[in-house]
Amino acid sequence: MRRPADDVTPARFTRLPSWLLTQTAQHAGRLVADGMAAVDGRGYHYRVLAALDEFGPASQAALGRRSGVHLSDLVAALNELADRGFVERAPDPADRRRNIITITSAGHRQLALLEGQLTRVQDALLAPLEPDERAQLVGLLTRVLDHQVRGAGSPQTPTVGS
Amino acid sequence: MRRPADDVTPARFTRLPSWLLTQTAQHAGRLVADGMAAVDGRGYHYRVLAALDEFGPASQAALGRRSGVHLSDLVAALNELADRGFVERAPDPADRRRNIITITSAGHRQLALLEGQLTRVQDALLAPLEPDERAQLVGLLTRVLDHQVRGAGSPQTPTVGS
DNA sequence: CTAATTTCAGTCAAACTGACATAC
DNA sequence: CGTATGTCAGTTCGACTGAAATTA
Repeated sequence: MRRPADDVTPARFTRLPSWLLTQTAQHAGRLVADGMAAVDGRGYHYRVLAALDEFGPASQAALGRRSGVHLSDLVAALNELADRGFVERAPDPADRRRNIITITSAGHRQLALLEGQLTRVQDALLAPLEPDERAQLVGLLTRVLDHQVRGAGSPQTPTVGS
Repeated sequence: MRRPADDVTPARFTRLPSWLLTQTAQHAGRLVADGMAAVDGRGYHYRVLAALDEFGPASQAALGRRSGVHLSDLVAALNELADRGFVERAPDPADRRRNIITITSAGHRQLALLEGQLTRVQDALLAPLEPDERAQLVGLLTRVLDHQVRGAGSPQTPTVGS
């Protein structure tokens, strides 16, 4: 009793850009998570360490904005990174509300490891595409994302009550 | 005290295909969820109803395989859909373990609504792209996804013939 | 007073795991 | 017996919300 192959995917899905996007992103996410885990890391470790490396020491608030990691989650992420000696938390003498986060040299080494894993993952992910096609994909995604970010900012906060 | 713009995104991220993918997918997911919610629906409602419409009545197991919805979640999804009169659950006389799920006419109407919302969402999502570029994006994503699914699929493609 | 920073507790959606009873 | 089915409880992961305490 097998009518269709039964593990087929309805054609309606596979033509929906939103579906293709979320599916490929899911695979990508798994690959990234696996790659990071292989060097005892997580995706947001890379984001935090890279932001520190690129912009220098920062308060948690600034770091959250730059790395795209939510402040609430950043607290936990920094705990993990500090436990492993990859970052250091020091109070800001100029503003006692703030912690100043600094990447250590061990953190730089770990960042290099994570970055290496990431390039490997990109290659596995885009294996079926030629170099120029990969550039095309990046270009298209960039334009879509830019448009979303600009357009969908927070134009009006509807104000409901409060 | 603001050194860089502080809401900048490190260039390292924006050039990573995996990052671009997950970011755009996140926006896409939000748009889809909002569009579905506007007609009192959810993303998986569409997936289930579409699979039923495309392949006809099915057991929950088959439906889960076809719609990509996990069996555990499918139970809850079908409860919601049945509560709203969009599907009907009837015991299979030939195999008493099974329920046969059928889409109702109200379900067809809801499916049309969801589909309409979905096309609108695709358009909002891909607004910055020309028609041929949208086709390009779909083509590239399809190839990436196909490769992932074939290659990284569960090593066993079940056999489970019957 | 308002505003920013850090922290914690909790929500939410989606994908997934494990166990179980029933029926094949 | 082993396997498929439907169900339920619970976990994980990411992004997010809300509130509290501290300090500007």
